[in-house]
Amino acid sequence: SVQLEMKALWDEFNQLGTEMIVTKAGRRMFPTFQVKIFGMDPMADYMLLMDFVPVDDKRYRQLPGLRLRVPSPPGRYAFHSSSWLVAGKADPATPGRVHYHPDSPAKGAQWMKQIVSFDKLKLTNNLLDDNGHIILNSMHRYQPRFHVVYVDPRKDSEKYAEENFKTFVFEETRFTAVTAYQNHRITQLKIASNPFAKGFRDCDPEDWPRNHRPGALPLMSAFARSRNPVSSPAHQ
Amino acid sequence: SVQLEMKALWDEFNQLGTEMIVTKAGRRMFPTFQVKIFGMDPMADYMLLMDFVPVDDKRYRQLPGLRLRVPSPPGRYAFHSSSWLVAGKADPATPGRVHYHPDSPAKGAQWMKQIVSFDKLKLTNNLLDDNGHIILNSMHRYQPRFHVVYVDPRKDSEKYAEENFKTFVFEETRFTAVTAYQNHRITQLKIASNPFAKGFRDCDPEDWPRNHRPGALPLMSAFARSRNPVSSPAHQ
DNA sequence: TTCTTGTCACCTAGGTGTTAATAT
DNA sequence: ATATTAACACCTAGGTGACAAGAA
Repeated sequence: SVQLEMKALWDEFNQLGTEMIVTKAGRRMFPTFQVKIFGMDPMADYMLLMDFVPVDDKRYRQLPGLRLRVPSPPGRYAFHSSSWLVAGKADPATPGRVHYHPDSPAKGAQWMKQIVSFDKLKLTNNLLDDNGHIILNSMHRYQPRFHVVYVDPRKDSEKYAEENFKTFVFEETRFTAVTAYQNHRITQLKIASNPFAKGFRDCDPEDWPRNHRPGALPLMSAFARSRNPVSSPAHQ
Repeated sequence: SVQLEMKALWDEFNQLGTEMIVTKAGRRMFPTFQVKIFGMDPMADYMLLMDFVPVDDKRYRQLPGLRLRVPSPPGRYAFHSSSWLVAGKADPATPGRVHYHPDSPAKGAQWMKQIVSFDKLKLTNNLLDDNGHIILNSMHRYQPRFHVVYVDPRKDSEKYAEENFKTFVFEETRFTAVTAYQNHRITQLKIASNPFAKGFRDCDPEDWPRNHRPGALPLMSAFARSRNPVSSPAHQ
């Protein structure tokens, strides 16, 4: 079985409608997809991998007209609303790439003794990418999937491919691929929770998350409330 | 068979008497021990590891009296000569630790397809170190060794331990463990060749090594002359 | 108008020798 | 006197969103 790490943070993003930046060079996901794994054979070899499947066959676009223009510090504007409209049918599917965890293959004991982190995984919108990154269509919604493959030592292992394969889906990790953030509250939550975006925080840097009082920052409520975020069981 | 990478640089250091810093927290080696590997079974599993053996049973100390005092930029002094004296018998041996390359175990094909770099290996003088670093005595000389272990799939693999084991020694990688550099020319060569020490260079940063003319900097002659340094065969 | 691209300042994370203070 | 330690400025390497300019 598999538990999603940082579930509270994923939930908070999911509630707003998670967005993930895609760039030509490749961009990491935030939150990072991380799991705890249980019940492997400690001595057996496993491959761990991820892929991304379209949630629907739609293309999205930003709600026109009702856009916000919020100058908070002078020169800073939020141009985007938080609503999505269906813009039509999905663009042609991107190459269905897969990301193997770089430690693969490894023994079950190795995978289980610590959190497995997919922090090397990068998303791109470049259809010609040759860095092995995951290729996605911007303005489309995706569901990350996590797969565990048991490396069957038997000679005719191909015959057992079905039973040596297990897939885990966490619906709270769904997101919309974008080239620039559309929902300003997503931007703010990324800035508040991603250490690499600390330069864009304007609140007291020491105040969060260590000394954060529940309810003080509505954006972070759920995540801040649980200091040891409870993992969630996978769907299926 | 195994080829040492950056052999020309190793030779240059070795000619001056290589020194490696040891610290309580652990310090990387420079140059980094890197090898190219040939002739593995691409489908078989191998473990790669290093250890360090004393070159002799002596303790060294710096030559007293004839010390240099060279003020180059105001306030900068070089207190140390380049000569070593035997100070007596070696201190009690340190725990004989081993460093497994973090990618171990992996297939022969994996190891052979790119340079294998031991850049995660760190040296410490802390006898109580619990970070798994290599523990060495300061002011003692050491010989790095590189070992390849074939992971025998047979049930009684212990019986074949001898033949599944191969050791490679490059004498040009010998060094003296120190807590502070003793030979000022070693310091200068480290500054000139280690990118992380770029802040201490006073020559034109663009001038080396890209546009370096042979013979211009005596310290770097051998390394600078060979842009694609030839690897050296291992002794034994 | 909407979306994408490239550059940038500002971070995290961690590897350098220097230096002054402290052991031994 | 010699050897070790810890704090430090200055790097490498690379992950952020902001922003202005460009493309569709």
